[in-house]
Amino acid sequence: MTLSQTPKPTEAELEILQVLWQYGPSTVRFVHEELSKTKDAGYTTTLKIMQLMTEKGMLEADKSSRSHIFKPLLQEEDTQQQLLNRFLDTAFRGSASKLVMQALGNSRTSKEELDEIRDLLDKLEGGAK
Amino acid sequence: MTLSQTPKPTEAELEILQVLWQYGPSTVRFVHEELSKTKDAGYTTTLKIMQLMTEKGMLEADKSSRSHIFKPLLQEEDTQQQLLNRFLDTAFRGSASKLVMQALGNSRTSKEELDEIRDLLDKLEGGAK
DNA sequence: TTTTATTTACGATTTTTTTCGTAGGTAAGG
DNA sequence: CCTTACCTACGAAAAAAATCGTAAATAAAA
Repeated sequence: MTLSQTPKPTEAELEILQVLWQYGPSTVRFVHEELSKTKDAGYTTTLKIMQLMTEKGMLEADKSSRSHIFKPLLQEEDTQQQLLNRFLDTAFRGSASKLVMQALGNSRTSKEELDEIRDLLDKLEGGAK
Repeated sequence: MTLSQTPKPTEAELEILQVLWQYGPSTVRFVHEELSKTKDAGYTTTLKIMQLMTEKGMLEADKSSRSHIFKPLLQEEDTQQQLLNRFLDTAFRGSASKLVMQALGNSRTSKEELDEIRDLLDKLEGGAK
């Protein structure tokens, strides 16, 4: 079986992916503890979703030890790109600059990060000119 | 009844809001025609969702003429900001710069827009320095 | 070894979102 | 007037997502 062309993780699935991307392959227990910090749902709920994700090919389960260890099969950046594209369309009617302006205007972004973005702008304008 | 503190339009609702934001108060018919360009669902489906949105306080219906005219009660930019914040957290773990980089890197953004962003950067760095 | 704790398996339910069919009313065209 | 077209109301159902309870297996603790 191959990967679906546009995997569309749900919100709950995405939360789980975030934990796995951040900490690497983990047990249900660990993921659940992490999630518990910000939301409250039962252990079996987390388990269930992770099992479904495994069926869908989003995760892979190493079952060699009793507590299975799940690792994400989706690349963080690919997935983010997918989500971003969709989000851009549905929320900003495709206007990347509008999104960027709001993202920057709102959040506290460090000088380093801003510089990084400026570099990117230079590259983009250089190439597109 | 007051507005929910964080209105969370669903995907279908957002599509409708986009049309209303873009064209102003409209009939179901018009909205539905617009949506039909990119997706296919029945007329009554659109109607139903717009009615639900009205109940939820997202839209207001002018029923004086036979074809009701719906206008959005949510501000486009406020809503976008809300959505963006949520999206930033769930998809980019809160890193605005990462999001911005991916948004710009990927999409074709015009020179004018890039300049606009650069101006914003100047303002931000100027103030934060 | 017995008890307790932890884990997965499984099934079912609940909740949310989306979709549609049908009925009843109103206008418009002939 | 009669027929056709279009509109909303309403209820229901289908689809998608999230939640949970319980049982069975396994490990750990006592």
